[in-house]
Amino acid sequence: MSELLDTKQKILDAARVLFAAHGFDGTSVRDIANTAEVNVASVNYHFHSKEKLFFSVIDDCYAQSEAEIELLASKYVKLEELSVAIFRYFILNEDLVLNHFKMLTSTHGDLYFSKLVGVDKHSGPPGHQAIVRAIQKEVAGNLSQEDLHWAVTTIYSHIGHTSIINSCFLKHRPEVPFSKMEDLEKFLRRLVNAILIELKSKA
Amino acid sequence: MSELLDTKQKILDAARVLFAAHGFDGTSVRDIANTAEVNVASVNYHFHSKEKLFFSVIDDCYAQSEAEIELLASKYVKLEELSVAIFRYFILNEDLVLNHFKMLTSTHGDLYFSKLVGVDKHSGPPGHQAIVRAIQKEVAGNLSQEDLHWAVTTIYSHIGHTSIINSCFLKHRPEVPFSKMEDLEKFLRRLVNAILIELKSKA
DNA sequence: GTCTATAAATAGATAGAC
DNA sequence: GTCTATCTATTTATAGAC
Repeated sequence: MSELLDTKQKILDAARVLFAAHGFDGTSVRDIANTAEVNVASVNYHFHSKEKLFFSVIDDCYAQSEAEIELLASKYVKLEELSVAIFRYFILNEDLVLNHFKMLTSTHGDLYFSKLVGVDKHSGPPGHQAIVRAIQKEVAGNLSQEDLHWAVTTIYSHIGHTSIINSCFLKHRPEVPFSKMEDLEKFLRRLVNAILIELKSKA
Repeated sequence: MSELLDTKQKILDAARVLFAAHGFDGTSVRDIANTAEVNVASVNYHFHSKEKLFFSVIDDCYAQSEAEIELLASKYVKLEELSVAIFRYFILNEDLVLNHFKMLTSTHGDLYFSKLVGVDKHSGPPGHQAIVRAIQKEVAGNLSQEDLHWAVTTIYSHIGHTSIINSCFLKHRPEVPFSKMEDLEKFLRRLVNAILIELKSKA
């Protein structure tokens, strides 16, 4: 690997961690360069500006997670197991979720987020489509667009929200009741099954 | 009202909006002073530091929302209606939710968040206890601590997450399917009922 | 309590040597 | 492509007059 790619990747790796931990405005280019053990000037040389580096980080996270979650999806047929697998993936790759979420909640983040989630294609964030397919496979009867949308956004919201709460809070507070990973997973499974029962009762 | 309280409150009001929109690091004391139409130096005079102002904003939001949600809770007995009422409150007071959430996802935010949600007292964030009471009232049979915790965290997570997504994204993207408030409320009602059915089936 | 002025530190970005 | 040095702007915080 050339030195060019090496430096670029070191910057991307350091930036992903620091942006996730301290946000865009809370992270300086100097922090990133120091963590990446590269020269300060190389950041702007390779990424032109701090903002473009941030977007590169998001793109990097998105491309990586989309590929990895599609791989996950191919291994699970049951919605319950797929949901837990995606949840575990989010927990193990918390930088990814936190960066996406902090970008969304930052100024004008919704503009960039629109591009990411592919509103026009209705493809949604990473893992979204895999959950859609699993629901359609599991519930034999006719599902309206509304049924499907309700189920997938409810499950996906729960996975995303719980990942964030765990990464930022629960994992530092083991004394909170039902905050262990096994409890969080059990609760997710319970929600998935409650939703499946509701869908099947209508079909 | 004295000039002192007037200035303090003007600063708190401006800071709440700006911190929610741009985050702690993305907001300067000068921005706040300009928006509040007060002198720059008065911010540190009244709040000692930017960080202490931030915590004051959070305390302010918390105290206000806790009182107002308790008032809401006294007006609704049905869990479904209470949940929708809390959701609407969060939508109408988005600064509050966004500030709490950004604080949580900021560096060391979990320390302060612990204080807010009252881990020791297990009281949870604003509206949490009201939902607990509504569930207990609605489901006649014996509910274990686990049943109750699952139901309340699932409902509350959904309300919180949907509020954030709506404030930051959906309300700017009306073309996204099922993103209108009436759809979001319908989906919330459907989740609440699915959870109640699950709880009653076990009781 | 409010103001101006300023201290002291840090930010993003770039010029120019190598 | 990498480095040092630096420019310009902005930040938080405070000192001191009123």
